Amino acid sequence: MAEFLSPLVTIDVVILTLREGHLQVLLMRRGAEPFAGSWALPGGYIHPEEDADLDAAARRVLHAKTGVRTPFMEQLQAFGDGQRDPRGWTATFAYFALVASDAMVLKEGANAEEVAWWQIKGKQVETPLAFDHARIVAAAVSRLRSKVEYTSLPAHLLPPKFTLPDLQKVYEQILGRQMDKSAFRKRMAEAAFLEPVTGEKRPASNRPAQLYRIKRGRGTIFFDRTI
Amino acid sequence: MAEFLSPLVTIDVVILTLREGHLQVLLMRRGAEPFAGSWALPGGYIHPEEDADLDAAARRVLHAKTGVRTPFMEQLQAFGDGQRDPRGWTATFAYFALVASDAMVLKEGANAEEVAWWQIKGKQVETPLAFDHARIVAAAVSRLRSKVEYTSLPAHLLPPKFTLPDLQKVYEQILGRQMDKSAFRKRMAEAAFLEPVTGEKRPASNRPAQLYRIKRGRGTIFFDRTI
DNA sequence: AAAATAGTGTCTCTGAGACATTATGCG
DNA sequence: CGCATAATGTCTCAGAGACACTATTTT
Repeated sequence: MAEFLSPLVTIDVVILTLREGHLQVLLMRRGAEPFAGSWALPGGYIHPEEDADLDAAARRVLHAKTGVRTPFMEQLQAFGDGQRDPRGWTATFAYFALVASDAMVLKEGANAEEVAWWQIKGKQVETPLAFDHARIVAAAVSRLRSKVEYTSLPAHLLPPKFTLPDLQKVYEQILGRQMDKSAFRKRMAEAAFLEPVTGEKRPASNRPAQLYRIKRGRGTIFFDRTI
Repeated sequence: MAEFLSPLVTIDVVILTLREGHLQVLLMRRGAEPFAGSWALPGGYIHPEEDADLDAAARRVLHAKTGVRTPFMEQLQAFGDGQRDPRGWTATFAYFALVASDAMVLKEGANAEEVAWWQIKGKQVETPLAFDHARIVAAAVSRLRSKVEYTSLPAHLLPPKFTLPDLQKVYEQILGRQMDKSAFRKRMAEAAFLEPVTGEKRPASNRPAQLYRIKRGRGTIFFDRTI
């Protein structure tokens, strides 16, 4: 078999959060060519010495940009072709992360010129993105919307402790429709991925809601039925 | 940012079929080091001149090994780390294909020493595989089993024209449980991804079943509920 | 007509969704 | 006590599954 030059490969991470009731994605302004000055997904090269595997490389990128270490992250999809980068045939391992927006207030303020949250409108952001990053963002949003229907994934958009009404609002915001409280709570109860944080309640001028957290060791839960 | 050597990347395809009532995977015996003599997934390098994108590269690999051009294929997952290949940090774009076993009788006979179907037991094959290919096969089988529960995917394991009883048998074989005929047919009808091939019936010594084919332009259909 | 399998109809009972009611905190 | 929201209970109706029945071909 003939030898072929291996294409240049990178890691890119679509970091999504919910801020002010809207889905937002973390973007960085590029300093170097190609696409200098354009907004792009945080990403970089694999560091073979440092990164045990692809997931570790993505975690390193996430931590470098957000300071967050253990949010929800999974491989989204690989994208590779001869057009996405003017330098030639390249490929990227795209990852998909969900973070609680208040978990990273500091980082954002520190470098506001270069890193920013952009609101998702539909499946896009209202600025042209470098490379094929618009397509990658769209794929991530599709994945989120689809998985929200039948998984516990939105819990990762909230801080470690949250109430069931909080969680329901997240589902409603992402799906864009109201849900029945009773049915929602039944579904969460039978999915059994939450545990009450006893003794702690959220202060309010009305009946306070029970706080919950995700049970340790629980990955994303798949519901039997759509939510 | 420092420059890093891009890791070596390859394409590997998990080609699954149903033969003699068992799920089987196409493997090749490696001629070259590393792992010379071991069984491995069909795969290869990206050919930047030839392959428009990753999917095209995977399709080229599939066609080269099976002679089949348009089966079901989708990206499975990327795998990359410093251990899977003794030569160093490498990554592979793993694809996942389903073919009708009778669509490729010729190819198999032509080179029986080097290419063979191996039966899947559990999620494995009963021989050690090169690289981390055992893990990739397991991931493909998991994906198939999970998607079978709520998609039209098993239809791609059958020849272009097939009957509903045929299709039900495929679901039953993969899931390992019997299904109710009436419920199954209702589900297929409402999913609306099949169309009858009028005038053609399968000969038998009893009432012949209606032949169907997958409607053109239909990708994989996701059912509202699990099957 | 018998055999064998394809294909459809019916009945029941679960469980999801809509809605109502009760609970619990604060002022 | 009134208000606001949390949390739970109740009722109804659709639909999934179990099973029975009818249809269509060959021998």
